[in-house]
Amino acid sequence: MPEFLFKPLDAVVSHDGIVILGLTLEGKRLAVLDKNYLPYVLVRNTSLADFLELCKKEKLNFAHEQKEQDFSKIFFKPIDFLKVISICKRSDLEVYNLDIALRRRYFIDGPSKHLYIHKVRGPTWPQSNFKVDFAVIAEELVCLDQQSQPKILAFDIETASSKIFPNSKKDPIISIALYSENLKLVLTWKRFSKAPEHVLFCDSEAELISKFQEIVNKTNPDLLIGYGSDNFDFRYLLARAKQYGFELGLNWVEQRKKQRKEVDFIGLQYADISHFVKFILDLDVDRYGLDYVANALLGKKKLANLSPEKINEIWSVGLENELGFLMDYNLTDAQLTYEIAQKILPLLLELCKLVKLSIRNVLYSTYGSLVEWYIIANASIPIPQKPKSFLLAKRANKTFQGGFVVEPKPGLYGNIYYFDFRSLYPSIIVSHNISPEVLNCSCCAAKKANKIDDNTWFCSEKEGFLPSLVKELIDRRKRVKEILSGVPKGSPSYIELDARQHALKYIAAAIFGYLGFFRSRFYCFDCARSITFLGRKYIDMAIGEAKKYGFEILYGDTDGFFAQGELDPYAFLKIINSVLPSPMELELKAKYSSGLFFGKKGKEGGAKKRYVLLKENNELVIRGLEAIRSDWSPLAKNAQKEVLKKILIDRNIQGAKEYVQNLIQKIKERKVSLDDLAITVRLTKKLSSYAAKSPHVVAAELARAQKRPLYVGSAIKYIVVKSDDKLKVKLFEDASINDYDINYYIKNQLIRAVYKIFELFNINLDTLVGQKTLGDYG
DNA sequence: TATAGGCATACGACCACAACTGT
DNA sequence: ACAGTTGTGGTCGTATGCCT
Repeated sequence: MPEFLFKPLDAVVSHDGIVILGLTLEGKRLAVLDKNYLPYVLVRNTSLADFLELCKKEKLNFAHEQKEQDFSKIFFKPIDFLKVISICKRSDLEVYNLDIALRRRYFIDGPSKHLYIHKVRGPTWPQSNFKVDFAVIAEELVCLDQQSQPKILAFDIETASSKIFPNSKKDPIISIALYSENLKLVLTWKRFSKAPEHVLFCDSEAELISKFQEIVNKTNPDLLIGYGSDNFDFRYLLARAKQYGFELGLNWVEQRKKQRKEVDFIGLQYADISHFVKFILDLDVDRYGLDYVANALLGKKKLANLSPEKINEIWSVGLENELGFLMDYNLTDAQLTYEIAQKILPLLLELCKLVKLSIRNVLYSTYGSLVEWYIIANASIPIPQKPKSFLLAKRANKTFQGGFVVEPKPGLYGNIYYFDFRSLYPSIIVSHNISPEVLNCSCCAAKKANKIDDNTWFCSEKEGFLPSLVKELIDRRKRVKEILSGVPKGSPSYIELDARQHALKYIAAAIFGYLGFFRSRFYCFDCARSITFLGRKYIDMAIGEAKKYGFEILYGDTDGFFAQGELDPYAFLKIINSVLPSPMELELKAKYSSGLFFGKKGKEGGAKKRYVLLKENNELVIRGLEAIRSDWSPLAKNAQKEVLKKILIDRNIQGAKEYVQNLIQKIKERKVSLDDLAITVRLTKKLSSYAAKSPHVVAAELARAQKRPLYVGSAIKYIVVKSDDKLKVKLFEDASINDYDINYYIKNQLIRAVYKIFELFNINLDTLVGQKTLGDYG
């Protein structure tokens, strides 16, 4: 009887049961039929009769039934489960554990786990539906306690372009680069001499596309990736293949029933890694292009910045050294994609294990869905259905009060302590037992020991599922960090453990937001409201105690505050921590030698969420100011940083003033670079749904007129140009140094970024620009 | 196919009103 | 004298990206 060691990649529903699609350790494709797995739903006993009636009417047979307290657990064959989902979704019956795709669910309550090696034994399965090397019917299926590192294949394409941007109806694919640990290859179809050794020539574009398909199918990677490939590379590949009358044969089945909008294959695991980079990683980049992200994550750059026009020129002119360069350029992009994937892989794998989703699924997740799947995979509670539209409408307009922010008094301060609560909201969830199913419990109605207000309390007898999950996240993270402290930095196990503690932290921190998220399965308005209420209570208490102790409070926001005073911070912490409920804890996070807080523009009072601190090692910490906002010109941002440095570190106010003076002169003489003047703003919705035509929308319209690709999330880069009245813009690519509006860049960028700083020292910048009052900059 | 709310800031949209223009 | 346009100054709403 055949026996295989394999890693599962995917699961699909067949008539006879769930089929796991996976790869043997030798990289051969394997289909495993699991006849034993039966998915179930939980039906509340009050709904049971109606549910069974519905099943009867639809001729649905369930396999068996188990009683579980208030619920009945009813098992179905996988092939029938799809029908169960569709009929239940239309009814208002209380059915739980229902709308969870079997493809995902099998890896949560089934016998298989992603990333782990499995052993299967059983007779050969004579079937013809799957394009696999082996197929077995599982008699014995075990998940071994052994992981394997996924093999990743990255790809990238280059195209010609007749206009400013390639058109998949006309412009051919020039080349396709493939990059993995064992494969570095560029396919192209125009022969030239002295080609780099990794170039493989094809006879035509059609052959190029088939060759790509052939290599992917022969290589059998655990994961095929691209960067931005959903929006471009794959869309283009599919369109070009269609032009030649064939479809890319990457599925492990003959034909997919319905072609979804996103690129998704059966068997082959494919993902565009740019989603994960955007939504999960907290990167400090102005734009999410490959070059920006590679620079931030790897400290590496693309080989060059070739415009579509330039690529087109190289391809049509066809000089051998230029074509060779183009091939290298293509390969570098695939390589960067591969290396970014390797860089994020440790975190990715840890998240996969925590939420029990495939790598592909995690790569397309947001924080909301990670939390959702973490709860589904780890809490043994009935899983509610996704909220229906009437519920969404009801939730959408409801908001609750958030964190508390202390208004600062503008000025320069020295010797500053920063105290904050460690994981404030998660620790509140645990210490106050915040969980939907124990909200306003009948058992505590009389005593209301854990009371938020007259109508809101949480059970003080029985622990809720949420606190238990969060407690486990906090405890596990604590243990991981303890082990981590004894592991050499940079070693493989350090990287793995560090990724694990980050994954645990991210999930714990996102749980609060998910409770108040209107599309959440576990939405609980009173839970979210109670958490922020308690948060305000505790920060208020901590600030009060700090004042009583003798500190002066400079500023505070949500879970921490800045305090000034020649006092022992640790003695203070001891006092306050002795009265906080476990696991809540106030910590001394940092000490700063000085700090600046600013006034509001055109209004009385201090500006919240905007300040600058100087660490004891002379490093500047800037929060909220223009210098760290991506929608300001580098000119203004750099000037602001420079002025802050001169004032806080060099203590040279006069020097700062002269610096601004010189810069004004340079702007007037057009001796600044165009890059420094570019303003970058993102589109947050479709161009047509904007009510106001702000400058970046006008710029985006210019880009659209040139047929440049625009998406929700695209960063628009523009320059403000001379105009008599209204603000006028040009796309960065179309502007030259003589276009820019000198007045705008002096008054609306440079001066606006720095005058608040000088104002703190009673310095008027009027003389520098020859204006009468500062009011002119308002 | 948004984890939450709080906040500063910029600039367009809009409105009231004065001044101006052409018939 | 009158209707319609243009300019001005203020308020309000829209939009972005930051903070915790």
